[in-house]
Amino acid sequence: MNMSARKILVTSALPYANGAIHLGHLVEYIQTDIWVRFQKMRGNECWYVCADDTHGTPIMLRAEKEGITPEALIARVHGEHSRDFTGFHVAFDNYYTTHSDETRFYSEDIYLKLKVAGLIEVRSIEQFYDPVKQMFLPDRFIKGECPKCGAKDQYGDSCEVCGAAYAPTDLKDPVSAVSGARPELKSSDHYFFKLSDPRCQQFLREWTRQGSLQTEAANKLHEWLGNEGDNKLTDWDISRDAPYFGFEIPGENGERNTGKYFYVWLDAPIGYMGSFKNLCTKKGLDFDEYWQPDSTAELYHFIGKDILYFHALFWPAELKHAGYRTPTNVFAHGFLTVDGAKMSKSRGTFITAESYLTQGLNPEWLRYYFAAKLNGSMEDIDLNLDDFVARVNSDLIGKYINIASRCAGFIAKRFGGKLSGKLAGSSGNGIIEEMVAAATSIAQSYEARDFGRAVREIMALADKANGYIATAKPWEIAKQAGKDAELHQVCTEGLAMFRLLTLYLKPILPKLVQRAEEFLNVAPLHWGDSGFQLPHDHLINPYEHLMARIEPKQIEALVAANRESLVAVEPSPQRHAEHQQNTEDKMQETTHISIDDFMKVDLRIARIANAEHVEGAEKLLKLTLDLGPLGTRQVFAGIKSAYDPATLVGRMTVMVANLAPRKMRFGMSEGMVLAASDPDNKTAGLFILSPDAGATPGMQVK
RNA sequence: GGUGAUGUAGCUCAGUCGGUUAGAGCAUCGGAUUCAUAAUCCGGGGGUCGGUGGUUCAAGUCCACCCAUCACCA
Repeated sequence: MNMSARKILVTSALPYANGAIHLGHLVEYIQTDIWVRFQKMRGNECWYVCADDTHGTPIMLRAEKEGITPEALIARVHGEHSRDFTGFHVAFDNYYTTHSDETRFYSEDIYLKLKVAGLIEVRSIEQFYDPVKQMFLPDRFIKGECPKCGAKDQYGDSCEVCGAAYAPTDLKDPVSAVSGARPELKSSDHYFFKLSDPRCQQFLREWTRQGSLQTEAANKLHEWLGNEGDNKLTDWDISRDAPYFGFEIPGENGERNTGKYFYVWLDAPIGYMGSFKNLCTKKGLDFDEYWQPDSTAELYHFIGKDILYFHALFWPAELKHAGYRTPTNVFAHGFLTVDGAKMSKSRGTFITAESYLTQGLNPEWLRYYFAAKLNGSMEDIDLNLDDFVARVNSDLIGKYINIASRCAGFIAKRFGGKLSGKLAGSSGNGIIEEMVAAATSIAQSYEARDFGRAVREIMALADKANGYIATAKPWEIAKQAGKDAELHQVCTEGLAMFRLLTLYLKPILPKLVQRAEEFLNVAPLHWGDSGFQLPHDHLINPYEHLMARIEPKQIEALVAANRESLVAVEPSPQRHAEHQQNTEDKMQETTHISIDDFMKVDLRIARIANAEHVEGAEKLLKLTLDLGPLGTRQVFAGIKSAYDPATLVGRMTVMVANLAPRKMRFGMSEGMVLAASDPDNKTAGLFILSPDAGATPGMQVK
């Protein structure tokens, strides 16, 4: 560790202990891990901590449903999460839990300091209460009819049909999702963190200006903070009533049994401190050096853009007023889409980390692909499955590994595994020098989290290496007598290039690089090694193929596996057998239906009497369907993207006539028009059906 | 609805301060090569830079409006 080494503490957001790690999560952990590995290669003192986020009502209810204690649930999930992260080579220095003494200590500490600072206020609020379950209900656990569009069975915070946001008390006919009982309004004292306090506002304005926040994040914060003089922030409710799985809030004189608990989002970020404190104990590090207000260490939080609010407003404001240092920066990334769309369980693109690994896919393929796509902004990144196969195979196997593969044979066969004695001056047409010089700009890209740029630069260098070998034609030199030295030189230069590319790829591909280091017979590479060359007459090890290509079939199998897992939703080990039994039965039922079932569907020929655009609707057309003797129906059909209404008028088609009418945002829809489409979106478009000539409106289809 | 972002070749993406004929990789086509686990090299084709209007000597880049996609709205 040199004198100028930076001290850096890095975190990734804490995954909730109520679900499996999926590819969307992995964007963040892989991004952070690459950055941390880069910092460590540079010789900086960098610590990477994380933990499971273990508190809250969903954990409590999930455990109850499984018939186990919350502690047992979070212990099991901690094991699953750790396994998945290890499988993807995400190398935390500590992976802890928020349900720990350390996190409890700092939660109470911060809370009490905020209280002393006059930033905690107690207020009575009215909330829905489940009289059967005897607990207050979070918004998500209340269902009812949307107050705006009337859609049934909507959550208490927003409507999935019309997108309206509202309070649970606005719902019509609210029902507790826990017990099914009708919830009652009941008041209770809650504790608020006074974010609206002028001190918080002022501090946050300064904090957002001083750092080098991503521009999108700065825009967002400005949106939330408003202009100077605006007071747009509102206080934050940080308490929940018993029963709750979490830390109890200490009373006036530190007494217990207050019946009030810290809201899970209060202790989650504090879990960063708890995890680091735990690491300090294990490693003998000085916690204060990293967390005191005058700390010269750097603190970075990698997060998804969805939780920017918590990390860029609540968290710095809490830390500041509790007497701790604030984050140096918050790095937000976008969401992952698969083949251009949200991850979908029915399409099989909601891919869990576990399934990826158990299907035998190489985690470094994904690390490389994510790295190639990440650029340090908040933009979403897309995992295009065809592109994934092409890109990884072409870049890693075709370009990078091929360099080692095509040079190693000659070195082994002709020179007993020994490299050439000279590798100085302008080697490889100056390409080696160019590669050495590139260390600076590649490092800048890594530092800025613009891994995509780093990858482009590294692969451009790999192209040059292959071009050099193609020009030098070692296979021709090999056939000429007395040219051994030249052959030796070319292949040695090729491997020297391979070594530099290996070094630059190391943060992204730790496992592959470890094997490459063994092949090259060198000590683990550090960034500074880019300035040195392989020793003269260096002996390398026999080449073994470093990475297999992705077979498109593997991707198909992965998607198929995740599509099937839809039915078996996260079974608990205890009831796994029973669960599978049920799902198989269900599958049988859904595979075949009886003729009676089919006859329940009343399909009719309809003439499209009128078709028009719907003001404000993105996908819908409003159709008036003529069913002859059965009268006319108004139907909203999601075919706007494929059909111009003018071309539909007068057409005959097929509709479901006995579908329960549904109130939509734009009016009642009294049926459904049938259309063919490709569920995988491989072919564009929608195709409505047409009967052969002779069919008349109202005829039954069977 | 409000706010913010995104839209560049078939696919995935670069494009700096407004400045030559808009680039790369992959895919495709033609040629070369056979050291390399079909891996490489050279070359060609492929673009209304989402649309319209504006500012400018000059616009992918700046401005306005529109369209599409995504996110956030505690």
